[in-house]
Amino acid sequence: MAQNRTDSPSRQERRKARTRAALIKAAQSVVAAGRLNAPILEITQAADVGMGSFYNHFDSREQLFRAAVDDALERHGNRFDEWSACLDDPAHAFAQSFRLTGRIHRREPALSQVLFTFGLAMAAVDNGLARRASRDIDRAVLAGRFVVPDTDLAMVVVAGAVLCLGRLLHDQPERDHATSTDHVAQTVLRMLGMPGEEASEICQRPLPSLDDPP
Amino acid sequence: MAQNRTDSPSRQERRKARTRAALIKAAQSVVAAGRLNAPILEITQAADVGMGSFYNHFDSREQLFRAAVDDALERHGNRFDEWSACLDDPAHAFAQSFRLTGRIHRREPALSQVLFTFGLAMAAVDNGLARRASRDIDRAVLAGRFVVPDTDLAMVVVAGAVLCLGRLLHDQPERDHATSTDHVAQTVLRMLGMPGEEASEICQRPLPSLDDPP
DNA sequence: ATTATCTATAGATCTATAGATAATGC
DNA sequence: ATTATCTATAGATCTATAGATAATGC
Repeated sequence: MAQNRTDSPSRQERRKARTRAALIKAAQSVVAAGRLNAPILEITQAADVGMGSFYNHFDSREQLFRAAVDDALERHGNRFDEWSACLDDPAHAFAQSFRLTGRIHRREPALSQVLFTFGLAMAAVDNGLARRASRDIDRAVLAGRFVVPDTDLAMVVVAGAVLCLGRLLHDQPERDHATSTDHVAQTVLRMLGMPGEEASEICQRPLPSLDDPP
Repeated sequence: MAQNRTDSPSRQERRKARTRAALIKAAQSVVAAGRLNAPILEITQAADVGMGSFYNHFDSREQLFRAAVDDALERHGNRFDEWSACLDDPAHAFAQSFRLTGRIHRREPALSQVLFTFGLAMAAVDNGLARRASRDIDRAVLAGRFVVPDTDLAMVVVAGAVLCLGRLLHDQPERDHATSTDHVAQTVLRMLGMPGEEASEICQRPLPSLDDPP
């Protein structure tokens, strides 16, 4: 009857969290495979979890998928933040995250697939990736690096470019993804009010390796 | 046994075409309503067509949906073409179509919904709308109005902007859609290499009314 | 004693087709 | 005679839950 007196989660809570995480991870694979109609049983089997457990955590497949996509975006937004933590210039941080996102389309096709399966949900500013991009833009405006009259409208083009670039790289596997991404990044920076030469230079700076833990 | 000797479709062919068109129209409503899992029976009932007829025309719901989306995009691409038929400047034609697309998100929510339900499929250049946009860009480059090193990469940003703008207008119904659309259009024109002042001017020109048949 | 998980399944739902009917062609 | 459509349904599939089992808390 008495509650756990410590703040740390109990063994039972940890077990519950593990089941939930397994479901989310399995759902990410399923979404990445484009199997949006996969039976719940298939997902729970992939998660190595009993069918009944699903309903302990989610009411519907749709709800699970949303949680799975949010988790993926949050996780990767976080990764970008760590990579740019040491950068003073918010414009540089923005450009670096944009360029890394383009490279991830090739490097991690599963995440890429999740992105554009639920693509336009991402265009809303209430997900981990778009929220961080908005934040970087606002910071760069404050620092006098960008000139943007309306952040939401700028995000329209930024998010659109991220999504459609992913689509293009997917459709044209022979295309050089680094060059293409940097080209689009440069275009986007100019659109955000940065002079062309500076945009070009900032998109040629070395990037952290995707292999290194940030 | 003998084939119909005239080129005009026979009564039978016309009947078949009517059934197909009814299915496509019903599918567009269903897609617009976001009911991507709607049972086939529901679609055939909306089309006022027997369940069995569905299989005379399509193998699966997915196939019907694709045909429905293609039809919607082709139909509207065509509408834009007629509107800009009398314009000499391809840059003006491009800008006008872009601005009208933004207005259509408000004016015809069903089409808008179709667009971003199948949004990223649209980013591929093999649909009626994107194909026309590419064509206009190429023409404007030839006419010396745009400066675009890579049409496909430019289309990445254009298509992304169209989609995500639709999303934004949907999420923020209080936002003025004409002003927002024209602002994004201007940004896109600058990105396509047009000087800022000219881009601004071209986005202030009067538009044909959506009510007039083009 | 309580909570989370598991297994097994009733009942709902849907797809795809068989066979009947109606329209067209000649 | 041929082709398209319709109605009705067998069989496949899936969801959501009931009831049993296992793990944790005290």
